[in-house]
Amino acid sequence: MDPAQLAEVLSGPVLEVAPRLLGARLHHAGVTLRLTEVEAYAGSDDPGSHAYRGRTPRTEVMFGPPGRLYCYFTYGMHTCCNVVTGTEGTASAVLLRAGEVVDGLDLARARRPRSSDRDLARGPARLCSALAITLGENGADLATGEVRLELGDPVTAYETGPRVGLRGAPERPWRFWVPGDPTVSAYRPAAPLRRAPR
DNA sequence: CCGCTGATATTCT
DNA sequence: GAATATCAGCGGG
Repeated sequence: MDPAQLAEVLSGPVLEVAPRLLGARLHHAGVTLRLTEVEAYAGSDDPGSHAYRGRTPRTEVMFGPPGRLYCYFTYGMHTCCNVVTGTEGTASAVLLRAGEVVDGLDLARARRPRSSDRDLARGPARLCSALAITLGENGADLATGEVRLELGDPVTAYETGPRVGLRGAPERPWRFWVPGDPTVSAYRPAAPLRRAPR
């Protein structure tokens, strides 16, 4: 995808960019993913964001220009990754929570030998594991670097619900996913399920 | 399918 | 020192 066009889309408001990433292709180290679930983080206005308390060595990349990868290490053993969005200085980003492996299936299976195909990239840390994304990829340029992002046509429909695993701001429905897709992570229920009307 | 629990080290207070 | 944008393995239904 044209680097200028990618930067143009990613520089928009994070709540518009996040659903735009659904259906996009993420490519690294021989595996390609179709993204099915993401979460928006809005920087300094957002208690749930790593950048809420300002600039630190870890969050430096979030404050930089859009179109780069923000990777972080958590729970003592897992790496997760985000797409940095918005204008430089805003520290907004979109966490990549899940996807479907559409190419490089054998490689992804080798990296996650105990997972079913459905679970290969179902969850933010699993996603990085399947794609072999580590802290070494922090700051990578998604238009021209080894980790590449290619936007597709916007999905025709998506659903939203509360973000997963947060203490600070669980009330914001900033998680976006492709309705009915089996690769969407189900660690915590999405929106409270409404009983079908009788 | 569901819920519970231990593992583990970086990050910031 | 405490908390953590998680996951795999286990046991029960």
